[in-house]
Amino acid sequence: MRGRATRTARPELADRLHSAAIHLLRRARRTDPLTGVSAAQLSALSVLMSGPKTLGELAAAEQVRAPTMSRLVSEMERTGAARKVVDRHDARVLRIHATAKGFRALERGRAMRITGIERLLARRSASERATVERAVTLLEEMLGARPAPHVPSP
Amino acid sequence: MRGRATRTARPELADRLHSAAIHLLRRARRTDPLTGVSAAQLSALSVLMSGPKTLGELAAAEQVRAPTMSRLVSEMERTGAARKVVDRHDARVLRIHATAKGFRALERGRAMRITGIERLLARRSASERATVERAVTLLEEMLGARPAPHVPSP
DNA sequence: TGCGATTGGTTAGCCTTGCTAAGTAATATC
DNA sequence: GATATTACTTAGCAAGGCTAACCAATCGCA
Repeated sequence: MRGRATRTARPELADRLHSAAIHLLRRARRTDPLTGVSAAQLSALSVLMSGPKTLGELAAAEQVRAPTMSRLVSEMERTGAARKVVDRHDARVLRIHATAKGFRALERGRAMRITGIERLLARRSASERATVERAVTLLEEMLGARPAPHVPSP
Repeated sequence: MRGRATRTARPELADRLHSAAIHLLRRARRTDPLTGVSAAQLSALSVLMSGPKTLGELAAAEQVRAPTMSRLVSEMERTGAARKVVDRHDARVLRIHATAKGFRALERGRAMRITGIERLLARRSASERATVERAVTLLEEMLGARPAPHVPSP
């Protein structure tokens, strides 16, 4: 046991980074329930921001299996957050579109999450924010800086 | 729609920080299934690292209701990861102890998560790691730097 | 041309982990 | 000693994961 740190130069940094990420997200998602849309749906909607996706693409983007996404999308269609459109050239393919209503919910949820983090950042000095920004840039590089779901489950 | 950024000085920083945290944790938890213990259990075990807790304390620490924790602990007892001990002075109170087996599972899971992050960090220069460290320190301050569950669900 | 293989989604059914409501047992209070 | 409070458990529900099995459309090629 014991969080000892003997193997590498600064082993505790990874640990602290991990913890900080956890706490940041815990804080951020406190506002999610206010959107009236579930976290999983918000995350799917964020993927649809960049345009319609097939069900399979959406499942892959969300790192979820097809049946899971199928159910999620059906529910979103039921509540009016998304639309299914059958592909003209291949009738097996479904294109999922977010509706205006879906986008509004997403934007609301995202804005609330981001606003909360902004408020935290706003209390720091400009140079401290610059430090955070440099670190974020490094993390983006380290993690492969993909388009990035904006309001996801994790 | 559109990720426009007009309201405050650097609105996008909050957004990028949020995304980076999400991706970091997604990456980190890929190894969790290898522990043989669920993420929720790992998280509860991490709270027990600092000593036995009553069921209520554990539920509060995990931001979960008592029934949820009750069920989780019963399952952990069944699999030998934890023990329930009735308080000597108040027979209503249960003290939950992690077992050696539980600690080992936790340590394994935590080590895998942290090792993955360490590997990412190891590819950066010392000065880049220093930047990340400064940012993490700031985040810890911003977020209230509590003891911090080590291998939690988020 | 037509039939088997592949691909994209759905259905069915299970599991885990949240929740609330309601119950039980122990303790505290008046 | 009756009543209230506290700590936990049980029961039952929902969301969101999963796999296995299925259907329907399309592809490929003999």
